[in-house]
Amino acid sequence: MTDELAAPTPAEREPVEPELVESESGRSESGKPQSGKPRMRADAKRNTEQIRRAAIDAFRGRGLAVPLEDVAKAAGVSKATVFNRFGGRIGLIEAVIEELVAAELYAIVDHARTIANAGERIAYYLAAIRELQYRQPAVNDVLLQMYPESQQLMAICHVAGEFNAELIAAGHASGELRAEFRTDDLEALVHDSALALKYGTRPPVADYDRRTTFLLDGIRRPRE
Amino acid sequence: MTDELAAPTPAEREPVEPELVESESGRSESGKPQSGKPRMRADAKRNTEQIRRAAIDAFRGRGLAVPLEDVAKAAGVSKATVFNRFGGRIGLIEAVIEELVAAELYAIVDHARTIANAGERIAYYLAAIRELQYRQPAVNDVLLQMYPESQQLMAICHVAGEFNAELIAAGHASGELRAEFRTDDLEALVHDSALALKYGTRPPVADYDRRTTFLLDGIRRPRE
DNA sequence: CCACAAGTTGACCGATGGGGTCAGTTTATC
DNA sequence: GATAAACTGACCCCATCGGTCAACTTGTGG
Repeated sequence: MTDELAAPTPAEREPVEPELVESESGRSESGKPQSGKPRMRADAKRNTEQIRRAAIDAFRGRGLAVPLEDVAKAAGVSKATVFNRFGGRIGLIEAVIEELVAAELYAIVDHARTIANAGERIAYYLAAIRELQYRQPAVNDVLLQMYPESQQLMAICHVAGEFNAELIAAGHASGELRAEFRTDDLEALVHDSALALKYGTRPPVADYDRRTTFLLDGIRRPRE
Repeated sequence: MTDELAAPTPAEREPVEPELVESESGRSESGKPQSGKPRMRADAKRNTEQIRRAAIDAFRGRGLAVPLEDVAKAAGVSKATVFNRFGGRIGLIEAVIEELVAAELYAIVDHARTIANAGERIAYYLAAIRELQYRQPAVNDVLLQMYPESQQLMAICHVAGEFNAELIAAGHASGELRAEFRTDDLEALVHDSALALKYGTRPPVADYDRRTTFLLDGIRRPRE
């Protein structure tokens, strides 16, 4: 599977999308023999994985806009090799975004869905998503759709967006969420956090968490 | 007075600060004759005012980062003339920031101070400052201290910062503000708004105002 | 071991957006 | 009319980073 997910070789670079689609189809169809000879040299395979790991580390600490030169250096290869193996930044993002962002984000969504009480579900989700945003700059790049050419990035946003709507509906149905607080308000709230973290100074964690509390209290339905 | 506040002429450009200081001192000391011959040609004087007005318009719609080329074009002069008359962006900001930002911001502060009830004062101030931020991109550049070399800009921030502390103290003394909400929380709140407006998409005004309400409700002391 | 294609790379190019400069020209003033 | 103030079109520079390519290196199969 790693072979198919690796960036196309230089010869295949132009039809990047068709190649990936083709690989996906091939993987989806059972019965395809995996015993064929490897399509990538050992050094290329090794480099690809090193670049992938270096990208995950770099993106994790500094977000998706890290200079590719830095990723290459951390992987011990030249920048041109990053282009050769992954086609560029988008290809690199596509290769790591599942492990880097989607896994954790979807885990939060999945866990939230197990919480029966709507008010608690919203409180859990908002706190968890904000904590993830605080800790993971790449998450903010995703939520802000900084690289819309990345299909996987956009798919993650789509999932998060749908869950926002789900949360709001449940909160209103249960009466625990103030009536005027809408899906786009929740989206703006998360989006503004992303912008503040991306372009501002990250505050001490205690301050940040305290402010999550204020936000939550501002969207609860007042008790009569 | 406009003459003294105009940018130095090319010959005086290097000692920009001393010249301004000197002009300030001269103005402060009474008795200096104002009947002397003008120190600027009529065209220079006219251009300086045109640039000033063009800058106010441009900064008002798009913030302090507007390309100087755009300001020059709107003023009907060359970019070099902007440099000649104002020394550059900082000089231009210094020439307009009082009228552009300080006047309105200080009016909000002054009016807030007339409100006796602390809770209402905070509500008024937060709504008014957020409304100003929404309407005036330049205000966000000021609050974000985008140009720290501008003394007047930094002075405005200082005033706003002191008023934040005043507000918080009054809110706590009256018991209408939740105890954990601190000065730096208020500053972060305003700051985050500035970042969201500067780097994000400006939402419809109704949505924005609604969100001001949520913020306010999140910082009020809960009623027992 | 050799041939050869895959794979890598150091050096370089180009884009971007706008700040800033200057020699030549124009204009206001005395 | 002389002259200094003022203006300007053309150009330079910057800093960063995405992207390319001819030359070189390396892995693989026969």
